[in-house]
Amino acid sequence: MPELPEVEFVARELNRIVGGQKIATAELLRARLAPDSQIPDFGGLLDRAKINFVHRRGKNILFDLDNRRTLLTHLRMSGRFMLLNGQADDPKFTHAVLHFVDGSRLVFQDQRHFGLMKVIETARLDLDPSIAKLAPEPFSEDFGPEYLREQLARSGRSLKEFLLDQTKVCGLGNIYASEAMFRAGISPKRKARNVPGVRIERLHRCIVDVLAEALAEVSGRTPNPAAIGEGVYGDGASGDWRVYEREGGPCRTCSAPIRRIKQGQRSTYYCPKCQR
DNA sequence: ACCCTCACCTGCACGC
DNA sequence: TGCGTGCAGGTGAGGG
Repeated sequence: MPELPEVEFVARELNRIVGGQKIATAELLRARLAPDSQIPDFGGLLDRAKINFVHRRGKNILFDLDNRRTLLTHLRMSGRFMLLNGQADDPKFTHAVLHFVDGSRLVFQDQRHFGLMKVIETARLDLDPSIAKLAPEPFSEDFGPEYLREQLARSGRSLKEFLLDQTKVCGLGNIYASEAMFRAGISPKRKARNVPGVRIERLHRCIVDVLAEALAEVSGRTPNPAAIGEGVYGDGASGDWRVYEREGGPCRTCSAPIRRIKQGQRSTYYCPKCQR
């Protein structure tokens, strides 16, 4: 489910809550969660390791371990972590569990089975395909207007599909892509390479601002250690979007009805008057 | 190098 | 009530 702001928040929460914890044993309950790993391997790669810290790259959550390995996880659409104590049962759709030496455990739960886990040699982390192909971090110097200009020029796809491509711009998902295009006043149907040069700086700023504001908003919510990420995407109603999921509603700028269209099999929301 | 389609799952809201 | 349809905050494989 989550996009970069939510993933960043979850990674911070995990770092706060399980950073420094030592794994006693790791259980893989659904083999396809970690397709590169045999089930017995999974425990072997993680058992007795201490979690140094938790961070993220793109939408990947990375558990840096003291055995020279990193546990990479991707929540995809419905993955979530929960920290449980001894007595509670594992929830439905639990696919992996890290049992800590203090008796608590971190559960990975995923209703739609899209999530992924992978154990990687930390020294080779940046070479892993899921990391290596990612665009620069949107809050970094490397993601500047000039970078965006070069990438836009090379793409004949619609701007919306371009923004969802994590190898071009990383961190946006279906919500914040629509929100960023609305703020920038650019039609989602416009071809990426046809975004006028004079509007690229604004588009760049809108992407960064949308993500930064969402991160600030998400970070202000009360953390729930029993369901890390709960409240982040548990109560979607808290999202105060300008266009996302507002089909037919009045544009907050010009009152024209917000439209929904399909692009690349996914919904895009936009204002046909404000976005050209 | 790029772009398109399909695939992976479950559950929920909706209309008949 | 039940059944069909479409929808959901993501990506990767495999083809052109």
